[in-house]
This record gives sequence, C-alpha cells and structure tokens, in this order.
Amino acid sequence: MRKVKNIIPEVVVRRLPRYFRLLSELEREGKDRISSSVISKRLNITASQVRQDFSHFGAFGLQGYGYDVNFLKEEIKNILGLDKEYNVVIIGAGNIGKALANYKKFNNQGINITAVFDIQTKNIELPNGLEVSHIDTFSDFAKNNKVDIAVITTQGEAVEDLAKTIKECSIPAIWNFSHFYIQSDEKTAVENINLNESMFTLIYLLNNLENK
Amino acid sequence: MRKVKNIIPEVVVRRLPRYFRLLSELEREGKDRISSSVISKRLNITASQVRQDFSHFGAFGLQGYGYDVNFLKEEIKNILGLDKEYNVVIIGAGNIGKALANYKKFNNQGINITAVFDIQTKNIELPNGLEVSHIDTFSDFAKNNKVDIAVITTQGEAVEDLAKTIKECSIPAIWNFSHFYIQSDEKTAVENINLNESMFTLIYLLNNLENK
DNA sequence: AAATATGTTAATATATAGTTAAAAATGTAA
DNA sequence: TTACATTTTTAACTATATATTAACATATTT
Repeated sequence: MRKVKNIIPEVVVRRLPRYFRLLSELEREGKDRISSSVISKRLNITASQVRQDFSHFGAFGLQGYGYDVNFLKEEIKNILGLDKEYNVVIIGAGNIGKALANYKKFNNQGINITAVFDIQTKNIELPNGLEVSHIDTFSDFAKNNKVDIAVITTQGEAVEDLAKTIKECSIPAIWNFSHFYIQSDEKTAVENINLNESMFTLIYLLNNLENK
Repeated sequence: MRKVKNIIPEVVVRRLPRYFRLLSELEREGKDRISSSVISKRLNITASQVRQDFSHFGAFGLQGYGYDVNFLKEEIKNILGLDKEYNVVIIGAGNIGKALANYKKFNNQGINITAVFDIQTKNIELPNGLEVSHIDTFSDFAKNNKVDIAVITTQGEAVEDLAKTIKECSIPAIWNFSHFYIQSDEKTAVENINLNESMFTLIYLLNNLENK
C-alpha cells in the first residue's frame, strides 16, 4: 500500500491540477517520461518543490529515470478523485450559469451537469437537452437525485439562504460564484470564486508592479 | 507620511478585498467602529492576523477603541488602488465575456469596460451601448486608447499569442479566464482564473472532507 | 479602576529551497 | 556482450524563509 501522509497541505492540493494539466499536455506531445527539472521549467515551480509535492503521496519516480508521464498522470488523477463521476447542478441561469453549462471541458472528465435552476424557467438555450427548472423544485430534486456539487451563480441577498438549503440537502460541495462568502465545514467543501476580490487583487498588483 | 513596508505579502493583499467587502457591509449596517475580534468572527480570520495584516500599512486603529469603519474602508480602498479609474477591454464575447460585460458591480467602482472584441462581431447584446469589435482591430484600439486591463475569455490555442499581443501593447494587467496559464512579469500583472483547476480542487476537497 | 483593544514582539507552524547519498540509465572500451 | 565509469535524477533530509498565532505592554473608553 502506498505511503500517504494523512493531511496534504492545501497549497500542494492546489498545485495538483496544474501538474495534471501539464502531464496531459506531455502525453499529447508523445512524451513518456519527465524529470522534475523539466516540470520545473514548464510550470515555473522549483524542481525541489515538485519532488517535495509528489513525495506527500509516496514515491512516484525512479532515481536516474524521472517520472513516467502516464503513471504520474493517473496517480494524480486518482488523488484528485477524477476517476469517479460527479453530478453537478447549476443554480442561476444567467450568463455565468450558461457559460458553465456550456463548458465543454467538463464532459469528458466525469463531471455531469444534471440540472439547471432559476427563478424564471424562460427560454434559455442549454446543451444536451438540459432545461431550466424552477428554483422551487430544487430541494425535491436534490432529495431524489444524487447531487455531488451545487454551483451558485445567482447574485443578491438570497445566496445565504440558498447555501443553507444546499447544506440541508446534504450536498457535499459548493462552487460559489456569488459575492457572498460561503464557509466550508466538516460536511461541505466550498470553493469560492469571487470576481470582485480577484479584480481588486489584480488592480493592486497592477499598481504595484515595480515591487515584483 | 504613513509607514509602509515595501513589499506586502501576496497572501495579505488577497485578504484586503475581503476586509473591504466587510467594511462596506458594516457601513451599510450603520456601524461606525469595529474591533479586530469582530472582524475575526465575521471573516473567520484570527484577530491577531487581522491586526498583523493592517500593521503592514501602518497604524489604522486606536487602542481601547478599535477601528473607524469609514476610515479603514477608505484606507484599504486607497491601498488597493480603487480610488482611481480603470479602462477594461474584454476579449471574447462568449458567455463569460458577456457575463463580465454585464457585471453591474464594476460600474460604481471606477472599473469601466470600454470595448469588447471577438472573432465574429455578431449581434450580441451588451450594456451601455457597447458593441463587439473585431479582434483584428484590438491592437490599434490598444494603441489609441488607454487600456489598463485586458480580460481574456477566449479558449483554444490562440491564447498564447493573444497574451503576447497584450504584452506588446503595454497593457499592464491581464485577467485571464482561459485554460492557458499566463505568467506575470515585471511589466504585466496577471490574475489567472482557471475554472478547471478550481473544480478539480473542489473535487479533491469533496473527497477528503473528513480530513478537515 | 476595570474592561477593551491596538500595535508590536516573540513563538510556533508551515512552505519553499537547497543538499546529498543512492539508484538507475547511459556511454565507452575491451 | 560485459564491465565499469560517468551522468542523470530521485527521495529524503536539512536549512531557510514566510505565515500564523500567541503574548503582552500600552493606550483609550466606560
């Protein structure tokens, strides 16, 4: 059995998708082995850190050889949990909701958008025969269907209540695009994407470029 | 003159917008003073860290009293650079591009979307009389108009070239929503928002909830 | 006088970078 | 083909840097 330290630091977890992406690229390029120094160059992460990151999960590489691209990719895929299937519902059929529903990349990755909800079920074009359901039917849907991830793309005050409802429905993950900051807890993983915060950070960086 | 340490750690910078948001909320709630312990509770950041963060910029508070909400908000606003105006162009008039163009919150914050570009200038509804211009006219536009921030919402291989063009036009900030990771440099601030990476991280967190 | 609450310093924890012994691959010569 | 020296590269360890938390002296309010 693989030696795995119990808790992987979140900084490391957040680098895993980048490694995964690079390894997918390398596979497309036909490469079948890779060294930490090459990974270092392509991702702008020190080679030492690359090895340190991988060592959290055990020994993936071979001294004098490097890493097997396909093996490493599959390992990271498994660590991330991308070997399983996930049902995703989108709440809010505005521009962001539509953008996510149409996001091609998710389809071939075990991420299935199974429903879209909004306060108005108007004529919105969605792929794969998806239709917009009324938000009032959300709770029932969540009770009768396996929902792994709820995506919040609505704005306004109602988000706080919505987050409560999602947690009550025992949906274990929230991808939150609203202004409201949702706290993760023991039963709910949360990924907050706050466009305002991101833009403000960018503006700070823009104004402080010379400090870099 | 305020005592300011030269380099503010990026982790601190990334918390500033959260403080700013809380302070705006507090202002709306009619509060005119606030303590680090209350900030701590509302943002789930330790009080000690709150004080440590602020101390990077000098002394904002008063012992035994706390912080003046409006003063602190204005200080953070200035630190972030939100007292100035920014011209933003959006490249890509797909769903994400449209979503950002319609983003109400930006208008009253000195963030002005001045142009939208795409490979097809078709009939896309945009606010404030904005029209979609052809991407081929982008370079000329950037040379003849002050552009502070370029937003990339296109996908596909062309992004790498686009980033190069943007840097050549001396646009000092890129808000990147594409899959391609753009590296910041001395002359270009970059904020990468990678939905795939965020989703994959969320999936990891979802599968490792009990570790929290 | 007691309670509150900052700013700063010190201590702890976490993250990143550097170093090295050992393992494997490669190259070369007989 | 085999022996063996050289090169490559990891895994583990060590050192440094950064970030977070705790502690406390000092100032203000009540």
